[in-house]
Amino acid sequence: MSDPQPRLEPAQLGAYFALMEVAGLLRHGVEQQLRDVGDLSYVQFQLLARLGLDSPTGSRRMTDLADGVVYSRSGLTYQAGLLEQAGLVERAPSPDDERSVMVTITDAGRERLAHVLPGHVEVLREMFLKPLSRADVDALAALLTPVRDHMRASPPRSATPRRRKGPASHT
Amino acid sequence: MSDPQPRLEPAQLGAYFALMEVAGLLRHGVEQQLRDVGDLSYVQFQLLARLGLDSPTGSRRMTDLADGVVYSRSGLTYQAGLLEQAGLVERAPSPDDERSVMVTITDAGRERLAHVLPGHVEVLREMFLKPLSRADVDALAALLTPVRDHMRASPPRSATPRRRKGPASHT
DNA sequence: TAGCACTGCTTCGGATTCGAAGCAACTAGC
DNA sequence: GCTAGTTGCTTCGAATCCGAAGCAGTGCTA
Repeated sequence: MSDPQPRLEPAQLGAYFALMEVAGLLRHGVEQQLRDVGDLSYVQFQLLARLGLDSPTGSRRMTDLADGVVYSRSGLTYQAGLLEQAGLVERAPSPDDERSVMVTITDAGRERLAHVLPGHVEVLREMFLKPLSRADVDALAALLTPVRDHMRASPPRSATPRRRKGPASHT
Repeated sequence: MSDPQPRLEPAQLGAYFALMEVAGLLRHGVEQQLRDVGDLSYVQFQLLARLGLDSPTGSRRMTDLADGVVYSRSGLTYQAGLLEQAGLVERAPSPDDERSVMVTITDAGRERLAHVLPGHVEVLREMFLKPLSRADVDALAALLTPVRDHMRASPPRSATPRRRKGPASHT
């Protein structure tokens, strides 16, 4: 109707494809290194990193973690369970909200994190940062950060609008 | 030994995290749209797009597809099987190399692709391109393309160095 | 206080993913 | 032509992931 031209500029497509491919390959490479050195999946590493590096107390609510990492809530429960089994984090109900669960990184978790971090950074440098100058990296961060913020704002992915109790309108 | 400082600049970390999060969220959003409108997964869409838009003949070898898309070979076999079941692609042994399999998009595949493409572009615009000016997009593409090329070159992800027949050196 | 909607997390079933192993075809050396 | 090594794809089992449904705690209203 109003958009008879769904076509994209070549540069737009190029940016899109390059972005997705770079992220995919990078994730793949990082995942392999993490698996080899620290027996961690990429998600597990991200969770540990968020707890150990990003949070002053080393604790976070599950939902906040799910927002930071991209994955679904159930996936987060699964991975947090694995991390807890491995003794790298602990889970305890929040004192404020009894239903919230606070995840806290343990000493063993911090050790594991410190153990894999150098290699992680190494892979990052080798795969991702090598072809970029310092100015390039700055520019990249400056370009992507607003996009991330925009995405975070519009669809509240972790707050999936719960289906109403009332009968659906069809089917 | 030679790298006592595995630390990264904040901008480097920022670029890394922003990249991964943007890619993850974008993929998530796109996936949802594709599922709703065209009953396609993101991988399936990528495969169709590569066949229908990127290849003049509409055909590709499996390995070439695996390289373009990031996934593993076995995953590709699985998805190609699904696409074939749905009648969107056809598989046939290559006349040149009997072991190669040429995947060809069917008319139904092209239709499906055309059906989901406008919405796909719409999501792209809304989530990804909206906060970026035309110059930004150009810059982004210019920054990411060399990185992609670099990644493609260094670790031949699809050509996993096959384990030698000879007994391994340890364990 | 009772009732009701909402939020936070987990459980469950099914789909997707990967790596390793296996099979078939090609290539090189003899 | 024959044997060994390599490459292309598939099969297999296990791990991971997601969405829907379920359970429990919280807050609001009367």
